[in-house]
Amino acid sequence: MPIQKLINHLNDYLPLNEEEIADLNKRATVRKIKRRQYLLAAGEVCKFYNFVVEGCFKMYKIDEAAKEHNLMFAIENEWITDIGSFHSEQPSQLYIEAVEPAQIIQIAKPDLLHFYTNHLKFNRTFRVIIEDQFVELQNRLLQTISTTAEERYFRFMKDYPRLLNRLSNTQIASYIGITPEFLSRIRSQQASK
Amino acid sequence: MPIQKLINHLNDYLPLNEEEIADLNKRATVRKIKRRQYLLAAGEVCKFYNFVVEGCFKMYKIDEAAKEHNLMFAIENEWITDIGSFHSEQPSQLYIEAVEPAQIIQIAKPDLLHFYTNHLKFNRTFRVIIEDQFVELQNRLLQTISTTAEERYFRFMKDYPRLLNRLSNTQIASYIGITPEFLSRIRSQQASK
DNA sequence: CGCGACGTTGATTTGCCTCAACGATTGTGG
DNA sequence: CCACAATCGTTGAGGCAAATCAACGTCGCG
Repeated sequence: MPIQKLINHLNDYLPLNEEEIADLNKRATVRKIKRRQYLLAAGEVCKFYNFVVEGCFKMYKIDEAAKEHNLMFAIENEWITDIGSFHSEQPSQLYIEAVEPAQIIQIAKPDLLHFYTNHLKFNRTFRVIIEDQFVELQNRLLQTISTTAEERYFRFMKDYPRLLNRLSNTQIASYIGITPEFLSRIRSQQASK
Repeated sequence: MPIQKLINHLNDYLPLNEEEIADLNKRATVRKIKRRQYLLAAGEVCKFYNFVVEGCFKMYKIDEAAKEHNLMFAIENEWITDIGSFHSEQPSQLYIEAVEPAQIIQIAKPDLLHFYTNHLKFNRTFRVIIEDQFVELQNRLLQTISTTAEERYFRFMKDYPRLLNRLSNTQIASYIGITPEFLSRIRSQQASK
């Protein structure tokens, strides 16, 4: 049962009671997503918090030169949402796209607000979840402004081994902020050692 | 009264009641900080949430080549803390330093946990505060991996005009991820138009 | 007043990008 | 299930944005 994965995930932070679980069952929607299907496209308002039950997603921007810039990936038991657009209700500049066939659970904004207001516990859980994401993002920014492409690639392999075989090199290159060609050069040069 | 600035700040999110205000008075510490004084140095564990009442701070890393990389600035009514070190209680790799003489309010970890546990409202307020910071950071990362130095400088001037006259160009250069020399070139070239 | 940080400018170097071409994979529609 | 198209990874040549190193004038602070 997919929703059980979400309940387990939330229980890891603060155990839910009967009522909260019942409410979650009522207000969370399970969806199947095909490879290359979008959860969000630039220009739309992001209306859901998305919890990945199975599969892999990327969130990215497309710039004026039609280049893709990956902001994050999300796999099983992770959340992926354009929080800025979700809260401001302004059009997003981002895409969220399935890299693999996937299953997700969506919580719409009115429902999430319901949880925040009526079950204060959710504030604490989601505060902790976003704090962790914040720290990760901060480390990544630090890395991006202070290290070379080669080092960022090594760190990516070290920090996210579980992603390596699920993503193309092009997607990884976009995530660490370089071109696929240059990543290829880093790899071939590294292999020759 | 400095603590009133903190109360006003929190009231902007969710109004506090008498008891919460009393608790805050008991558990928040006001400190005066000199220019160039540290709130945190690399190697230490970050033990406080710091709220800026007056003045300006920077948080940065120093790399192996002894170069400074600015992660963020904080001025009046903003928070500055190494959240990663604060929560993990592991040594930080960051410095937090006063750019101007300042006054701050510190909340130690046991006290913050007290608020989170006994006044659930605080979870909601701090969730929102960090969500906003998260969005800002995400936009900055996106910019960093997708635009030129010149554009980042323009955006910095546009987004943070209130910081421009309070920071040296060297500090701004470090924030947008370029050398002071190159920022100087951008500026002189721009002036010649 | 003197020292150290800051901003500027020049010359040179380099990390990474661009464009182009080609073979190898992948996935998809008939 | 195969064939063809589309995407992906690799390599080469050339170019550019930004870094490095060095020198020098200026300013603000102690």
